[in-house]
Amino acid sequence: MATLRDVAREAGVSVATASRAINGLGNVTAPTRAAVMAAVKKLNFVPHSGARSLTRRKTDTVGVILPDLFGEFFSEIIRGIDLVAHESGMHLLLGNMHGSAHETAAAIASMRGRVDGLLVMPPELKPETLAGHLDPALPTVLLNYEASSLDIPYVAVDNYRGAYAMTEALLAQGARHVVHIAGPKHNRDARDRQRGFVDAMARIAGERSPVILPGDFSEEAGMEAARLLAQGQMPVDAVFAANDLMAVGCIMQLGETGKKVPADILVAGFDDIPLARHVSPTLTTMQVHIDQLGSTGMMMLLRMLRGETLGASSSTVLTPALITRGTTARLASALAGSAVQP
Amino acid sequence: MATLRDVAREAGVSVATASRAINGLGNVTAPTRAAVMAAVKKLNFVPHSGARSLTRRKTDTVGVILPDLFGEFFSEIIRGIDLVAHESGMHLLLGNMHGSAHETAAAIASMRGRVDGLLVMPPELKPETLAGHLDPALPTVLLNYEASSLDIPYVAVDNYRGAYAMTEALLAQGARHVVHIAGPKHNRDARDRQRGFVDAMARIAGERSPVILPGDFSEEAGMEAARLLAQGQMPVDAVFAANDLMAVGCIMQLGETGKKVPADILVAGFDDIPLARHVSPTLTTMQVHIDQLGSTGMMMLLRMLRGETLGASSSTVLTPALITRGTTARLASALAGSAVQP
DNA sequence: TCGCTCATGGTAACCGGTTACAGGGGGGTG
DNA sequence: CACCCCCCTGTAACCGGTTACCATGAGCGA
Repeated sequence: MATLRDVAREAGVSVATASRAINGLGNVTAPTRAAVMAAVKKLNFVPHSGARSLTRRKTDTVGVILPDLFGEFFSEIIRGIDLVAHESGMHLLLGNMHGSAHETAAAIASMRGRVDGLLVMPPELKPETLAGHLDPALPTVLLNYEASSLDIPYVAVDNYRGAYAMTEALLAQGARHVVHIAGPKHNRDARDRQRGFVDAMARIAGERSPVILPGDFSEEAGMEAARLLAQGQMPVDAVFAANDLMAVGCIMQLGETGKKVPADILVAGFDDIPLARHVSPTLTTMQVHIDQLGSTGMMMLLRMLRGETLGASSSTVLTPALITRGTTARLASALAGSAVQP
Repeated sequence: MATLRDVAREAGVSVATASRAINGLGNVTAPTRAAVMAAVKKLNFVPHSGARSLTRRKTDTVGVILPDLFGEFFSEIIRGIDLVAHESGMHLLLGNMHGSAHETAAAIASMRGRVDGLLVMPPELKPETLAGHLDPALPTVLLNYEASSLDIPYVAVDNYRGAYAMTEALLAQGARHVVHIAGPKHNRDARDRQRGFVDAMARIAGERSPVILPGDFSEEAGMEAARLLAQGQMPVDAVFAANDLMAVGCIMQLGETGKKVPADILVAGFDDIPLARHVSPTLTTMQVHIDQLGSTGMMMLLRMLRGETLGASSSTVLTPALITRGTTARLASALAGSAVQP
């Protein structure tokens, strides 16, 4: 592998000149630059970025630490991040905490010297724990995690209001007994969504202790919830799942047990993953624009890398929008009966 | 940010001793080691990986270069790669060629010095072009790209046989006029699938010039194809799309125009993306185990990093399996008529 | 008690670029 | 014609960690 020294020798100049020519620093004459460039071509030279990052103190890379790499939610986030990163010539280093808090620390630590900044999505971590692991000197933006107490900028989704709005919409459709399928116990998104649901039920329907089934954001959890409902022990005419994947699982399992969506029971999700438009009936959900979560976060990080100091006050909160589709389309289903139901 | 010298000073030893203690090289007494470790803790020292990779000549990172980051196909690949990489403590550096050959070169070049090896998926590139951009000294595994001529190991899917088998299955279901929706013109997967289709049609149905509609692997392309079919100019009783996304688009659009799947027309895809089980009717497809594509490739790359020399002869070819689901379930649809159709 | 061996720790060079500073040559001007 | 200045180029130190090689001292046998 050719080094800068090799190029310099080949071009008959010093390493300093070669470096300057390659980086276009101006104080190099045209013929000299041409000679260097010719040598670069000939030797197929590519600067060693490890060495470069040592002196420049930047790596042109940002670390992305996600709780998992499963499903469309994360692939959409990464796509959003990549879109912005690519425009600025930044690379993406993927870190995966595989759900454990211990791994999170390791993932963050292992990024030192590799990245200029960090995008972290730590849904299961307590702010104090997180603060202990983050390096204050490393520009960081949190995804989907409101952390005003830490004074770290974040991009969050207003889960509470989204869940409140969705519950309100279900009740407006005439539902009386709305059941919530919750997300993981320690997941902050899940908890905010649950709070929104509980508050809406209390304030609008006067229901002080609505039914909440356990879940973990997986499709299987949605199916499990549907099985519980099928036993018919509790009155229910609408299901609000804390995310789309569980809603999808629930719909499929309800179909197995003969309950018709939306004729017998309404179903709604949260996130608007691409899949939501493809299930049958199509899924009513809160649209989050997941890719925007990533792209917005990346843009904020870029600003920090350019020298701006951003604190928690610079954070962005995305408000999800209600998308009404087939699973809550009472009217349409009444007309169509049990016949064709796209 | 603390450096090794700081740690050494704090612990009252030399940098060499500090380094040895941290890396557990043995020739350090227990008390010395303890002192160093205490200093590490106190100063919150984390080795600078850029500097480390300079001398060690390894980065513990592998580069992953994909044509795009869109859709479940790629998220599944990344998941498969991450699974294996994580076990070996490897990091993933994402590169995106955004479809263009020029970007591909840039992506590969920019990885130098950043990674120990490369996983590349270049569906649109000619072998010669690819060879010109790859560094022979950098261990590389190709994904979904058979390149025996370059003597680079690859993990590929037997697209030809898969397409042949699918066409055969459609014909066995009684279809006479099978139409193929092709993938991008220069995409090798797409071309192999098309060849498999054409050969099967010729050999089994004696059809020498089957209808082939243009496509580009996008959902929209599938819808467009369905619109063409709806005009009714050509006889058609089955559609074989070159990938699942187009098949899904086709099904949705066929629904709009009143054609019933599978009663009026059979539909099949290729890839078995997660979505395939969720559309209605569920999609018949060739199962590729996309994640295995990634994990197998990563395992091969790890072997190369451990010093083994792998050539094209060490490649793996995954044979896709036929998964029969709702979109080709003639019998079931005949029984159920236009009623409930899960 | 002396000399030898061996374990342990220190010094300094090196990985491959970047860049502060010094030096040298050419052109313009008094 | 001499001097100055500016611009280009070169030398060398440095980024932070690793490691070859050397020095030192302890431990052991004779």
